Amino acid sequence: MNVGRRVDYAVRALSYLAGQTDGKILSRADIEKSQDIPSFYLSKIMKDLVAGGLVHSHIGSKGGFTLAKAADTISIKEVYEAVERRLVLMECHEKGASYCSYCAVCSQRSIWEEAQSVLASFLAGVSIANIADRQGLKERLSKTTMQKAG
Amino acid sequence: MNVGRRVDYAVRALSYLAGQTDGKILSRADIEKSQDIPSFYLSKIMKDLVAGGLVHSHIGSKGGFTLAKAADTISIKEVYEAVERRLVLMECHEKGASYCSYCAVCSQRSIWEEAQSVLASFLAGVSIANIADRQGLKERLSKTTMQKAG
DNA sequence: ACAAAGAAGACCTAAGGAGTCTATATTTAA
DNA sequence: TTAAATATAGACTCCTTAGGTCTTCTTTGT
Repeated sequence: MNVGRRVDYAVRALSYLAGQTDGKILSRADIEKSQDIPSFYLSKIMKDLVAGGLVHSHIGSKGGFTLAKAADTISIKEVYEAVERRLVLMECHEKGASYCSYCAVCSQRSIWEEAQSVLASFLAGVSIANIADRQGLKERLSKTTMQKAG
Repeated sequence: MNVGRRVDYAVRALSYLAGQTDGKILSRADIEKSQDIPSFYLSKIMKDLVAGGLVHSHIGSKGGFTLAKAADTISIKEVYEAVERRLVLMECHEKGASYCSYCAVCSQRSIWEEAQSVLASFLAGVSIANIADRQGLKERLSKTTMQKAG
C-alpha cells in the first residue's frame, strides 16, 4: 500500500514537461538531470507513458519527449495506471477465485472496492497542471528560502 | 499500492471472532481452518493484533483469542496499521529528506497526503462489525446459492 | 557519414511478502 | 504431578518485485 518511485518520477517528468514553453522537446537525460532521477532509469518510465498516450516521443538526434495532451487533462490516476498496473487495492478484485477460493462469498470485497474507488476518484481529480502550478509556486518559495538560509 | 494477505487474513480472523457468541475463545488452528488461512501463518498476525490491542490472547491449554474491544469499535484502518506499517502512500511522508532530497520543495507531497487521508478516513469508517454483519448475510446467501448450484 | 537521440531489453541486487517449522513458556485437565 | 494443548518468538526458505544500471539496435537531424 504505497506508491513507488516510478510514479513519483513519472509525475516529476510530466510536470517538468508541462512547465516548458510552447512544447519544447526535452531529452531523457535533460529530465533526469533536472529532476534528480537516476541515469537511464527514466527510459523505462517514459516508454510506459508513451504507450499510455500521455507523452509523444521524438526519435533521433535532437529528439526527446513532449506532452501528448494538455497538462490539465492528464490526471494522476492516468499516470499511475500508465506506469504501474491498474489501481487495485486487493489482488482478488482482478484475479478472482484463482487468488481466493472464497471470492464468491467474500464480505470484504465491496469494502475494498469502495475504498479503491474513493481513492481513484480523488486521484482522477488532480492533474499534472495542478502539480506544475504548485511547482512554480514552490520554486519561487524555495528561492526566497534559499536566500534566507544561505 | 495494494493490500496484502496479512490484512485480509487479519480481517477474516477478527470477523470470525466477532461472530462468536459471548466471547468464546478460539484457537489459532480453529481460525485458520475455518477461514482457509495457511497453517501457522496466523500466529504472526495475531501477535500483531495483540500488540495493537485489538485482541486478547489466552495462553495455555484451551487457550486462544478473543476480541479485546467491541467489534464496532475496531476499524479497518486500525487493523491495517496493527498488522502492516502505518498507512502511508508515499515513503517520503515518513522518511523526509533522507528519502528524497527535494522533500522540502516537493509539489506532489500535499497531493499524496490528501489522497492518503481520504483513504484513511474511509477505512476508519468501516468496522469489523460491518464486515461480520455482511458475513452473516453472505453465509445465508451462499447457502441458497449452493442449494441452487448443487 | 556521423552523432545524438529513443527503443528494447538483459542483467543485477536488495528488500519484502508469503509460508513453514521449531523450540520454549504457560496453562488446563486428568 | 504429569501430559497435552496452546500462545510466543523467531529462524528459515522461496519467490517476486522494485530499483537501478548498462548495452545494443534503430531512427533521425545535420
